[in-house]
Amino acid sequence: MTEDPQDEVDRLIAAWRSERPDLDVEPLQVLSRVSRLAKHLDRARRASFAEHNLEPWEFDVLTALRRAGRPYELSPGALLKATLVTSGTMTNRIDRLAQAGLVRRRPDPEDRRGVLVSLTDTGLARVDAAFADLLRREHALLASLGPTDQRTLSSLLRTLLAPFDT
Amino acid sequence: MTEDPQDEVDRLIAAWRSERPDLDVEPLQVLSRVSRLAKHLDRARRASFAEHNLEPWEFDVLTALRRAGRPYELSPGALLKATLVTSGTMTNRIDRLAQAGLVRRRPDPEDRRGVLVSLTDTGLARVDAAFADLLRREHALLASLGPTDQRTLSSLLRTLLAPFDT
DNA sequence: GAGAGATATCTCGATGTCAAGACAGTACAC
DNA sequence: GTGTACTGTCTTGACATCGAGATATCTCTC
Repeated sequence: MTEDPQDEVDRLIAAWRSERPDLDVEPLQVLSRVSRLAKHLDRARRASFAEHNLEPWEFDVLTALRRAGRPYELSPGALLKATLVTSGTMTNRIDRLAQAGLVRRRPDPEDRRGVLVSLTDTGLARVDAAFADLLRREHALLASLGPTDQRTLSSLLRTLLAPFDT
Repeated sequence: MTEDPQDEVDRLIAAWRSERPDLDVEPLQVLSRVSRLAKHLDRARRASFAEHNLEPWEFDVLTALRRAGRPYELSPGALLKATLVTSGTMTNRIDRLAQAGLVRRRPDPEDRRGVLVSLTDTGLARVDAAFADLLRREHALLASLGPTDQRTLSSLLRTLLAPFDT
């Protein structure tokens, strides 16, 4: 029942078992690791982006535009959905990206409430370089897992993610 | 090679494959799901804590103290390590938790630079209730996975986490 | 036991985010 | 077509965080 702790989460769980033996803390085995891993990934990404003079939030917006394909143009509303931030945040982000010369804003000709945001040539070059670099680093992070393990892992994660995708 | 997209991440990857066929985007299968799942978990936790009138950052600090066991007392420095925030942030958090009556500060009798932070009775009751509730909800989130799958998942995550634990 | 460097905590200014609401424009039912 | 509800974007104010630096105390070496 009680295994030797092998990582921080094992120690965390052991502490809870000792303090709250009445509770079933098994869910932490998975969920606490997911959260901690995400935190570490955020830091690693921040370091990677910094080499291209990009903040994580800038990368987020630029990749959403990049993935859209030519002409690399989306409405702020579409960017909201892609990045899961609020509209106030997105207005602010677009302002600063435009000021940095990475995106451009123009009125939507089809809807006078609307705006369209597109990548500039500079923005396109920056996001392409940063993304290639990021993938290289993330590939290295996964090196400890074989292809089969990676497939198993992504499949299990997909199952957990499903109820949220609505 | 190209499977039908089953979730948001599959669609994301399909978009990248179409735009950047020159890149190996396989790492996203795992790492993008980890990040997205963590984001959803954060939201779910926020909702759970709200029922106990706690913010996520409050829960973070209170659980660190709770796990320490009687007398539920740690230094700000120890809390830093447990929560991975900066010292300025921790000072601010302790200030507000003390004002809310959930923790108490006292000078460290052994080190005059130091301070010791401990749970009040109110703080202890609040964190215990919130934690039990959180576990109940997280248990439900994992219901779609059998015990074997959960063990597989946590073991794979532990492998990925290992290089970060230093 | 004096001095140099390390450690513990706090202060302060800048920043990115959110929530709520303002406002202009659109869509739809009647 | 008119009114009502909805949508898309932006504004504002509050807030939690970080990073850099200030201050006090401790530790270790000589």
